[in-house]
Amino acid sequence: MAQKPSIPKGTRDFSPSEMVKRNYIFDLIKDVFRLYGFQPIETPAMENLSTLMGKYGEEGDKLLFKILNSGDFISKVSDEALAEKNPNKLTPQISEKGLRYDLTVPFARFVVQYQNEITFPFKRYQIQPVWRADRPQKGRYREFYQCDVDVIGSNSLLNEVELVQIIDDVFSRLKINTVVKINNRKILAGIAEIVGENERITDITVAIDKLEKIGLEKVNAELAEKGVSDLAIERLQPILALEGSSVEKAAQLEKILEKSETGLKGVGEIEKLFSYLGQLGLNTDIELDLTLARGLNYYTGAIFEVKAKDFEIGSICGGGRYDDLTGIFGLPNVSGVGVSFGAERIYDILAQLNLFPQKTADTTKVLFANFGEKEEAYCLPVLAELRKNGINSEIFPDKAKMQKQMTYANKKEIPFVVLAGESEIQANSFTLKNMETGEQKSLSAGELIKILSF
RNA sequence: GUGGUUGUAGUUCAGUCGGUUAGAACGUCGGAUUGUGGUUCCGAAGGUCGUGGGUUCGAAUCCCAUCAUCCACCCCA
Repeated sequence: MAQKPSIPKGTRDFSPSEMVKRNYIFDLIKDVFRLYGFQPIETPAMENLSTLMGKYGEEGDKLLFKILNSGDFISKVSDEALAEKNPNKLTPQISEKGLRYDLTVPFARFVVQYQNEITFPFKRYQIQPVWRADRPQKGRYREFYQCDVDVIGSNSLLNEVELVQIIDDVFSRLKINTVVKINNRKILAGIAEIVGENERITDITVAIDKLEKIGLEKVNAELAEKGVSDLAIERLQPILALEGSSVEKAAQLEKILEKSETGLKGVGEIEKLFSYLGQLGLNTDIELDLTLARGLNYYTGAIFEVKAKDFEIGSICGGGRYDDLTGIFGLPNVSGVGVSFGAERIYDILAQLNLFPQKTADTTKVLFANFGEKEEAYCLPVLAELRKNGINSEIFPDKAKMQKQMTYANKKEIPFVVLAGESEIQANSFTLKNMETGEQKSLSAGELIKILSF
């Protein structure tokens, strides 16, 4: 036998039955996005490396898939660069394109590029695959889809409110119990300021992000290891120990952060957001979580993360406000906010919890059995008529044994089979068989179409 | 990038102490049944035991390397 074919690490094929389920998720999410006035865009799978590099931190740059230049790319490389074997120097000479790492940065590029054609605020959604050269593991792939919604060109907190409503709407429809965790980068910045470690905001947030997972002691150890002073760690303790409802936490923070202008601004934003959301009667729980940091370093305001309550899989949706993402591309002072739904993890949850709907409109409703040439000709006009009426139908393409044709219908879960052979042609009729009950009826072409239209 | 796990038929897995011709179930195909399926019965096809090297009279089995895989960490959806 020839060598067994395979696909690259961390990628997957999707079978017809998987696609039906995936489309259920995508369609549902799109429906909600449109409901709030968002419009679709698409961008290319590959971007110029200059667009991508440096936007996701050092770690992110390493995880970018880079595309080799075409043609005789190696002869153009200088001998020193080759001899040095330094990837940072060599890579720019042999690769100038990369696969997109997320949808937000390409979106920022899009906005800057078409700024004169776009009407702001610009509300767009985008559902496309992204690629990361990460080691795959559970719930983690090298190619996966993101479903992004962003609104750019508006500072209003109303956008944050709407995004939480969208999250609530999507997961209510999917029947997944979730909790939306909300924090604000300005609060985190304020904390770093109060504690006296302004410079170390990233180290501090990354460390406290792990609080729930590794515990207070290890977080403190990691902070010390990163070079945060003992005094700062000590000052941090009361903040990490904050308890109570989201509103109560915010009130306490107001006091703690009273000397930090940024921090107070963040608290103010949080209070307003929670007050609006409180009036909306959401199905989803929302809570202020000070340990929520989120890795991507372009966030500047609110940050969101959604976790499933009944399933351990990490976050299934996340996002936040970024005040200056387009600045790097030459369009400063444009604020945006958005969230991204992780379709693959949502799929895993729905599959495990058996929450996919049983019936879908995607599959074939009726199969015409094939008895031979004369019978084919007899069936074709009716088949065409059924399709005109929007009924998914097909005819078995070969004159095969009944058993094979029936098995085909079973495997594809086709609920009806039409039998039309010699005797039906004589009687100018069709036999409709219900594959679930086994019941058979003799019908005229008109009756057949009428019955199947339901 | 770091640590570990597992690689045997299309799939899930057996395979004893290293022993001669590597098994099962499911799936596939054919037949019982030339116009009636899901159940049943019979039969068949399907293998470089991940790959390369080593030890041995003899390796799916032991050793080394390599590739792949899954899991955890870093990070993240």
